[in-house]
Amino acid sequence: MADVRVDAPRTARERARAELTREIKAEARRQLAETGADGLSMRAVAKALGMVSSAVYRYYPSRDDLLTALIIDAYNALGAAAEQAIAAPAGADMTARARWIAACHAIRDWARANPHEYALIYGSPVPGYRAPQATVGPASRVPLAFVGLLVSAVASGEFSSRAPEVPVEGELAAQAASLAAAIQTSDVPPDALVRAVIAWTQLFGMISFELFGQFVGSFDPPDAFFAHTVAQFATFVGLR
Amino acid sequence: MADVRVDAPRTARERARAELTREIKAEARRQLAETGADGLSMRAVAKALGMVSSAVYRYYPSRDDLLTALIIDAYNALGAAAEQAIAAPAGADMTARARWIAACHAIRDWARANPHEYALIYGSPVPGYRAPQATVGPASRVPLAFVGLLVSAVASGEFSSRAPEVPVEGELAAQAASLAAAIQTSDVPPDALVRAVIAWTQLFGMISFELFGQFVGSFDPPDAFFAHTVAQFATFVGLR
DNA sequence: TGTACATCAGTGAACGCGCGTTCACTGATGTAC
DNA sequence: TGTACATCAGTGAACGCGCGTTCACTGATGTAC
Repeated sequence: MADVRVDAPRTARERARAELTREIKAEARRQLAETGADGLSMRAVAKALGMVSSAVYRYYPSRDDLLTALIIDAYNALGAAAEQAIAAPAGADMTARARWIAACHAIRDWARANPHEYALIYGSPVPGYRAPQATVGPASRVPLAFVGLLVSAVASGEFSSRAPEVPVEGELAAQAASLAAAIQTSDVPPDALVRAVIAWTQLFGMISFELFGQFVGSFDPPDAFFAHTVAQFATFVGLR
Repeated sequence: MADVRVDAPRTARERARAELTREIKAEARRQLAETGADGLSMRAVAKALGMVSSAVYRYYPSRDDLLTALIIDAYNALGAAAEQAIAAPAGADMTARARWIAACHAIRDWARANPHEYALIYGSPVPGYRAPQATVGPASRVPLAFVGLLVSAVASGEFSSRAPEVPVEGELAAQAASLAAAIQTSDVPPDALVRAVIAWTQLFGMISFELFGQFVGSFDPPDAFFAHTVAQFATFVGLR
């Protein structure tokens, strides 16, 4: 107890525990991908891993805990995809606008590749499940990545203020100001922040419509529509 | 068989059947509202109505049929809410812009009042359920109501074309043209149709974010944000 | 290095639950003559 | 109007399933002396 605890496991037992914890989660993710959140069961996960069902409870004390782990992973995977697109490959001299657009495509691509994980975090809430605080951080990676991009665009002169077509005032202006304060982005004008949130809701609305089948009969497949819209919103938020 | 069949039930048996069919659906809707789509079970519905569980099968041959009926009702209820807002009360001399905005608010209000029904139609698809053709018509009432409003705005001179910030061309232009043909709206320019679809996806994205809890920490409550955004998009689609 | 005790992973059985759906049946309602 | 037969609503029992979670247990791994 006098020692400083290291993250890396040392004893065989600790190693085995870490490994099985990972394997259980991986198997759960596999089942989630196949059958969706309702198809995920502790018993099925145990069976697939050749364990007896009660053994899983040594690793995840309840189904909700396992679900929480999957939700956090999904938010992190999506957040990482967005961040990576925004960071851009080293040496690639991309404009802020191009990186915004790339991030939107990266998010869509991830969602299409992992539809059940996407549904888990952006679809209807799992009945009876209450998201714990631990999901809040990972959930905000995507919006924060976009905000970070805006901040850097302001710094590099790639951002231009737009005359608001509908003024941001009253309660909304107050919320925008306090949001700006909360995420410490005094450089980005409040009404650009509002525009960014609009773009954010549009992006996920569009992706959900695609994945959940609402485009049938209109822009289907929505590739061209998606590309167009994402470019349109890059302009809308103020990226030339 | 020589008679023309009337819709109204005549014999006592037919009357009773129609009534019970309604009651089963109503009870199912009640359970849906309380516990969501997964909480809905044939046995529970039967129990609540004082019947034995197998009796329900005389009215809905499977759980999926019952779900389908609820989905169709939900689309119709939402569609009716939108249409009513767009029609505007008789004598109220509302502009097309005002009616667009009113429809958006009506849709949001319905969604907030019926969150589980909203989730049923706009949330993640129910696992294992495949929506039959019969849902397509009701599902298109909302988008068609918006299109109808645009058509009438063009006719009354309340619509103004906007210079496209990002040009609509190639595959997207082709899809827009064939969509315009399919819904017979040659008066509305294709790129306005694209804008309308953008507004449509944004609207539902925003509502889903509100209901599914994604606004926590930003614009929460999102009333001011919603009102602002809806006005912004009325302008965006070309309604002065 | 060797022994005694404590920790913990995995077992197997069980509890108690609810579900969708089928089926042979009874009794009431409707129809044809 | 009255009788004979056909239709159909509702019953009750059953099939077969999977689920989350608990618990007393065994045997292996780790730790302190």
